[in-house]
Amino acid sequence: MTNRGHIPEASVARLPVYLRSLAELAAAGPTTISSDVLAELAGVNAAKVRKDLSYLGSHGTRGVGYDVDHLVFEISRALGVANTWPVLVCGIGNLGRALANHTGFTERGFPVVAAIDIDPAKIGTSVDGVPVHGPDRLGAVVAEHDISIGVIATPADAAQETADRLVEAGVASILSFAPTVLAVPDDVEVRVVDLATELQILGFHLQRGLPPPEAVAPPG
Amino acid sequence: MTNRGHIPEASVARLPVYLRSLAELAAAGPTTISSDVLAELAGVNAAKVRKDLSYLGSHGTRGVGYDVDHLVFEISRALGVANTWPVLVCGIGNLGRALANHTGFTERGFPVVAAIDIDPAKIGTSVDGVPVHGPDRLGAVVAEHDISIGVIATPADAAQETADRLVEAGVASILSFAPTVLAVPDDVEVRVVDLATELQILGFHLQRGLPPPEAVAPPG
DNA sequence: ACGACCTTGTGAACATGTTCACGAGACGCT
DNA sequence: AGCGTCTCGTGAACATGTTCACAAGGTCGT
Repeated sequence: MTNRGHIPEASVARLPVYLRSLAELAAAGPTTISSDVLAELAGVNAAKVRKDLSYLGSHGTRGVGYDVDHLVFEISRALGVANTWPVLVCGIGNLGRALANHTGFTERGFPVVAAIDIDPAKIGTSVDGVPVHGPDRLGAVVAEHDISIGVIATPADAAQETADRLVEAGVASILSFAPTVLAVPDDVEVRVVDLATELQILGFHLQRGLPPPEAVAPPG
Repeated sequence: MTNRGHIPEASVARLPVYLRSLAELAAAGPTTISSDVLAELAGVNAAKVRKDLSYLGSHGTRGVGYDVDHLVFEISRALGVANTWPVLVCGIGNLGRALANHTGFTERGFPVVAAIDIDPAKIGTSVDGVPVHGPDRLGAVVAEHDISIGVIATPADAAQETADRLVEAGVASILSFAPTVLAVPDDVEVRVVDLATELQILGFHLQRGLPPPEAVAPPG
């Protein structure tokens, strides 16, 4: 057994993919799965699957493979899927609305329980069942729902201010779609998803002759 | 000078961030910038900035820093920003609409010139000025606009089929928001942005005590 | 012209991540 | 039981990415 309790970032980023693959597989019925097959489903190679799973301390059985149910259990536990993390979406533009509406989040334990916007016309209304509050209520909403994940879907120029408010309210994790670098304290984790940057990376590889390296975003 | 012509993936992923930082800076006026300052703006450390820029063969001047205009020029050229890459959005749900509407893409050389949807009620209409076509016209639209980047914003179960059609039409790069692994030929680059996975990674770090490692998605 | 002071560019150390290759254990058939 | 076959788990080799630390080369004031 290796260094228990520590899972490399790169592996953590793949665990959700394995979990999803196993969930899809469950319908098909097999009770056991080999690293080869799981690798195929997850779009990685078998060695990586085995290494990643070994970090969980999870035991497959040699000559057979991994028990699907047990594996789902182990990965779920590692990821803390049992927990439910309520999410606050800041900025109800097109993207914010898309996020509020997205049912997949709730299914995976990340219900969007409230939203924030500065537009007086939106404050007090509901978007797909998600109540929209004014920025002044951010702290109260976070406290009320015990929110630890904030999503920033505001324009870039409002992103830092929004992040500041989230941090002040005690939010520990931020997922930002704003094309800006956010300054936050060290104990707050920020993940940035910048669509224009993604396109520019594609553009870079297009411009050169292909082929690009094997690349699937986003690593950790 | 190092191995010309090859830029590490990790660096490529940061170049757009530098470019954006420099663009914001341009308004403020300084004609020169040090790796320290740029590092601050881009949210990375100075050594990384210098290494990254050294791959461009770009020459700053010691004791002074980099000429802002020249740097913008060099990075732009490396990224191929001069080119315009028309984008086709597949799936006009909430997310697709948000993408079609997003003005930032056009500004950065990635105009959304057309969209595809299966809903007969949408086909033939325009969404924020972007014409919506039926799936049968995908090939024709790609040819007509000489599209090499396709964005998949369909439900997960339609993603693979959409990808197949894009590939068949000759699209070389795909940005997918569908939570699925896509099978494509080796010469097609796929980048996957999976929002639920991003949240699960945040959830993982929340579940353990913080702090998380310095993490900004998405690496290459 | 000189010296004090900057900041780049880069080799080298280090850290992280990926792949290989194979021993160890488990199953099933004869 | 013994043998062949399968697949995990993992050390070790390799690849990629990050950080350090410092010499080289430039600017500026005097």
